[in-house]
Amino acid sequence: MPPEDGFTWRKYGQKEILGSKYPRSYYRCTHQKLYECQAKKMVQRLDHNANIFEVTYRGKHTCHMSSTAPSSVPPEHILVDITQNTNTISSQLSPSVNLTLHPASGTAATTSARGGASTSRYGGDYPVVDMADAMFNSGSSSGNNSMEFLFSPTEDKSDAN
DNA sequence: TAGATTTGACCCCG
DNA sequence: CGGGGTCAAATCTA
Repeated sequence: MPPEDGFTWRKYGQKEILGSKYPRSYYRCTHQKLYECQAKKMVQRLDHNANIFEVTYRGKHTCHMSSTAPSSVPPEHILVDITQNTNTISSQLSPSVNLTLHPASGTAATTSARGGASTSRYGGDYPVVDMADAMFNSGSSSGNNSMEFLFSPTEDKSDAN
């Protein structure tokens, strides 16, 4: 079970993903379930590192809304290393995601009645609060960032062709 | 009892 | 058609 991020989430689904040995869990804001706060959270355990949780925040929070100016897109991709006592949060901002931002042009129009409310996949602004601060005890005390072993692609940088 | 969680079925997108 | 994501009904716990 991944650490708390400062908000309440209600698990609404769990499916096994191909390519991963562990199922993915889907969470939604415990509040405004089907009203406005369509903030969602996706937790997937790495297959080669069961001690790390890949937390992906989707949508936008419409409940609390603190500071944090919607200037830049906050880290929605987070890696939580539960190997240590302190949670190592590594903001893995995927460049692809940044470009995948769908323009929430006013009339987002719902594509289907099932999809629910409007709003495309990703919103324009991210009124997210300092989740890192909301974390349990953000590994700030000890600078143990041994996340070097995180994401170790099978690419051997020995020689280059 | 109510809210949350679980598991499966259904639906949508690629 | 398949994978991925969501919802809904049943069940459990507080």
